[in-house]
Amino acid sequence: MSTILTKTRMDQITETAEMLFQERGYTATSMRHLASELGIEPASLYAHIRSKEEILQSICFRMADEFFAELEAIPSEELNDRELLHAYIVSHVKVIMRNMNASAVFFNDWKFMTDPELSEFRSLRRRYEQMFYTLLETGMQNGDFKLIDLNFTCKTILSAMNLTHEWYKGEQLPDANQIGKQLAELLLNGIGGDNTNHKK
Amino acid sequence: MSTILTKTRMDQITETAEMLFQERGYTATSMRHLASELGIEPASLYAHIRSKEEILQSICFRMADEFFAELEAIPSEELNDRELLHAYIVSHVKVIMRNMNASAVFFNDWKFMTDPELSEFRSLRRRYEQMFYTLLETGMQNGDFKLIDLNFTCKTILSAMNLTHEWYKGEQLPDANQIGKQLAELLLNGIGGDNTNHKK
DNA sequence: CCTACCGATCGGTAGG
DNA sequence: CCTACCGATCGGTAGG
Repeated sequence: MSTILTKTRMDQITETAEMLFQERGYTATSMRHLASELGIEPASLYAHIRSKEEILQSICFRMADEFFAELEAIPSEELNDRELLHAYIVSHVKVIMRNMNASAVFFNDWKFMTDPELSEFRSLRRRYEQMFYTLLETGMQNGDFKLIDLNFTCKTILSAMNLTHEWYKGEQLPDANQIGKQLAELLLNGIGGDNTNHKK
Repeated sequence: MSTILTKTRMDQITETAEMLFQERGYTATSMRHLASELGIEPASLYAHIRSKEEILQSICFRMADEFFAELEAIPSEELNDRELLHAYIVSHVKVIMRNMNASAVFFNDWKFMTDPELSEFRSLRRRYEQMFYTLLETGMQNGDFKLIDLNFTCKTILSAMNLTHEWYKGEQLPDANQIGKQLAELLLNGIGGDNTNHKK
């Protein structure tokens, strides 16, 4: 009898695929390689999945779900814009850090999906990034953030967050909360010490 | 008679490969696809190159050369650490922006090289990133930068820079100098306006 | 979950 | 730069 703590074969397939995909990329990972890692014959995989792409889809959309869920769990009413951006960043990094392998697939291999899933994925991502965009816009309007290029700022924040999964490859799992906090602090206040700009 | 302005077939192969690799990735791009884009037969490619991987190598190592050359052209003696970091960032972004396609290959597909080139590449990259690391270390010691986690700060700066090539895909070529300056400004001083942290 | 096998495509070579 | 072709590997199916 299986409990919720028992990993189904399906879970094992997804988990192993996440590991192989992040290592060699989706296209360079063969079903034979995946099967051999699981100790079964390649054809046996198709008793559990319909296609290679279906694995990719399930990884990408599960990650998308987690990103949204984490943002939506933030008590936005209680926070000002600076605190809110801080919380956004911490939440986002938390999702990445507890899904190191899947994150790499999510960011690098989503483009190998085909329509209609590809279009749906793009639309989800746009919607998610829009939430950062909107927060920054509001914050700039009421003076919580500097009035700088909105689009540029949003892209910088997302880029800084979205490569964190590459920082700790092979190292022991870092404290996601701490990384999120450091990142938020750096992006909000910068790394410059004084502004005196003294020459050498 | 060919002048330095004439593109050799070799140049065309590399340039077309850069375009296809950035679009679909190295492993998902076939030699047949590359040949057809050039209007020749797949086998004809091998009159100019030895292997598919050789194309990848030439792209990655040319990019590495450009990154080093641009950093080394900075008049370091005349600048304080904040100005120097500013110059590092502008130079780095400049190289990415004038090599949009090759940059994508450089950052995403380098891992498909094999030894000995793979090891050599890793070592070059480590050496390059070390220059940022050293600059930050010096700057923290003499008070130009805040005393924050060195490794973390360095990774954040590199991440923010290294995804810029994805920001303007398909759009008209942006002003590299301006992007570099904006990025340096944001990383040095942050996006926070005041620090009063007033509640809503 | 296995054996047996499919057509398609891969990077690359021989020989001109 | 072409024609002709190689062995290897690909994702996936049939049938049990």
